[in-house]
Amino acid sequence: MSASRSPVRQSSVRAHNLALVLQTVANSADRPSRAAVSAATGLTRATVSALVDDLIAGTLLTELDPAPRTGAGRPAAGLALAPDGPAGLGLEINVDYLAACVVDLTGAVRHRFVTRADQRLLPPCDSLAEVIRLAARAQQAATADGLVLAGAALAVPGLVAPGGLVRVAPNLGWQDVDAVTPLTAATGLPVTVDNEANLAALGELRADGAEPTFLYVSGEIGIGAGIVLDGELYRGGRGWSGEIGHVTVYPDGRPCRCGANGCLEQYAGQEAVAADPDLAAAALGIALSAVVNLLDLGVIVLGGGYAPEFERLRGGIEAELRRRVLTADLAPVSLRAAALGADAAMRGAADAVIRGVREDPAGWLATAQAV
Amino acid sequence: MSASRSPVRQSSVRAHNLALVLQTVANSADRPSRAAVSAATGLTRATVSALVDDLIAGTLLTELDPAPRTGAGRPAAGLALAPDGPAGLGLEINVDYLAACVVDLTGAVRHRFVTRADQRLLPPCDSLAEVIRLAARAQQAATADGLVLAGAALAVPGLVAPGGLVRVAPNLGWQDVDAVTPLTAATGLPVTVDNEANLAALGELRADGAEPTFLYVSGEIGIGAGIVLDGELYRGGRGWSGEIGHVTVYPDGRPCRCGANGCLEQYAGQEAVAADPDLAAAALGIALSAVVNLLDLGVIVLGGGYAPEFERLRGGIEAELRRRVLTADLAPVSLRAAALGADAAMRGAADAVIRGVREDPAGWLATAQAV
DNA sequence: TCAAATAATTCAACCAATAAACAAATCCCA
DNA sequence: TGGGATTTGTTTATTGGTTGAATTATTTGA
Repeated sequence: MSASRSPVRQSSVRAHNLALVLQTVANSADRPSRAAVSAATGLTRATVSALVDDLIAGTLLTELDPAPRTGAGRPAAGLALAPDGPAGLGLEINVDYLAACVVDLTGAVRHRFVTRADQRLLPPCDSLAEVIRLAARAQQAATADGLVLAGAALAVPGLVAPGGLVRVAPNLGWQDVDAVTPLTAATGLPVTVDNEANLAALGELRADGAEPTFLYVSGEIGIGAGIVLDGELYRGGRGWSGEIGHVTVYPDGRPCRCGANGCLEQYAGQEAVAADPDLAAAALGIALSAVVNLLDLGVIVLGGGYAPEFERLRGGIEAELRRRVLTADLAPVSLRAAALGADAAMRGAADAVIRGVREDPAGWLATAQAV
Repeated sequence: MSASRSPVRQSSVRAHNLALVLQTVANSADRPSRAAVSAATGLTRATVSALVDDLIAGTLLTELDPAPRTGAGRPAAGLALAPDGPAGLGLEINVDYLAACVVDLTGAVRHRFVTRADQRLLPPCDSLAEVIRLAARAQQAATADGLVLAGAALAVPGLVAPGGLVRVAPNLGWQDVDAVTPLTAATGLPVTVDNEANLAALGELRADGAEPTFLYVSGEIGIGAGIVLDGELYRGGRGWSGEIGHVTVYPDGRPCRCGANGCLEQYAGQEAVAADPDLAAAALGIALSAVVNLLDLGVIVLGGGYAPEFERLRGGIEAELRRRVLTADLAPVSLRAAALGADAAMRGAADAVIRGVREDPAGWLATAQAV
């Protein structure tokens, strides 16, 4: 079942190994030689050489000066991700700002545009028109740098259906908004739309020293979560996972706008945190304990509005985790503030595009050659 | 990242395609011909023929009379899983019984042995000795049928570490018990140990008409859950997922033996269900709403002690789900009783062994040939 | 009885990885 | 200063596995 339901031919072998080599270079701290990649992957030096040639021809890798020498022998040629390779366009529509950025293959933010403006009173088409303007500026800046964009991704604070339709974005006042069509038309790029917390979690995954399995919690007006399992975003059966804001904390507690009582959002939303940080921490601790009991996650990252309040919340959350997580004494749960700030979702969106290229370089090489 | 971190050679292609062909035959309602498998998988008829030859030689597939004819042309040879192929030995140690069963490659239960006896007062080695006796009887019965056992799996109601060590099984009174070593020594088979709810979920996955993504909840003295995502058991970062029994339902509620207050177990454990089914249903509904909000699972299966009480619990659970699941009106959550009864965990254990063979037939062929 | 149709096998060609030999470039030591 | 040791990277023949086309096998229907 786990095995993909499709046949494998020789070309799939090459596709897989291209990805393997690219990822190995990407995850290396230094600039590995072909021989080092060969040792790390288990592929022959000859094979690695052939694969690297393809990747260099497709501007996914570049050769650099060798890493500092060690002993005898012919000096190595250092490999690294190409800064002039395919880049990603990250977009975000949020309650009080719009943003766009260009991130290159190495993960460096090359351009960044932000417009602060309350989107709650605007119709969706106005917000979209403005984000399209930002996207156009970003595209110009990218082409001025000689960068080719591989695609665009848009982060939205709401429930997004698999096709990219925004079903509900309560804090924007959106309902069943199709953002994919206008953005594709305007940018000429393949466009995906995703939940803000999901993309922020992906952004966090790429930050330095990030663990492969963690829960990212974003505390804004609403509360969202991105579940990352083994380096992979878990989207749920229908793409609507991570709605931690409506996990019940106090069954007969405060009424929530969703119709239920005692949702986390009522005790740990932005207003609630400002009003009573201790109450917020306790409520968060109860909800997060449920997550850890269910999913056995060892790391929880607090982002969005929680990041600046992290030190004030930490103690209260950890107390509840110690009390309520069954395996707390077998395996500790660590809590940390998000490494990326407010840009997390936008960065994550751009990273998602880059990720696509990194995970399927063969596909990119094919499309790049076709043009 | 998702891409496995290992190189792919041509032999991996064959391994993958062998698995693909085997799974395709296994999942077919009828008895597909080589040509039908070719059409279903996208592999060439020539390739499928070669692969099928290998699978037949390894007694994983057999040729049968063709399925009912349709039109003109040479009649097909029907393919099916071999009933005399490798079988799995499923074992279970539970609070008030021990069990063993032999399941063949087709999923049929060939033999079944159960001993009713309270294990709570016995030291672990006594329970293990008795389950080893059952295992020996099952092995004899299997060899009498001409079956070769591919391995054994043991279901235990407790937390199991990745290596197979039972860290804690509160209702058995076990702590840090190594069941793998004595079982391997006694049976001469590769042995795995796993949580009872996890294995029961796997058993349920194999039942007719099962969905690929669901939550299995087992209500015994404790409450465990198995999370199945896309046909795959989710074990969590450290193998301890699914501890739904200690999800907080009423933060200041009844004290639990784990030290926390208001755990689900105190409101929906076996005793609580008997005492007040409505309270149990409400508590279950609250906890399950949290699961659905977090993981977006569309199907919940109630097993163990919940199965016979299903109709009495259903209404109360569904009411809470409707109220507390954010996406309840976008996508319904369906609730059903487990298809397998008390045998679920034992069957799931045997299935887990079979599953290993089905997912990696190349590995099995290699070991079978070596012998 | 022969043509059409469908199933399965055979065989040459191709593609990708491997293993081993070879070429290139540096260090180290006499 | 020069030769061996050492490591990197490339070249070449070989192997394994799938493909595609042709071939053989077996039935239905005109």
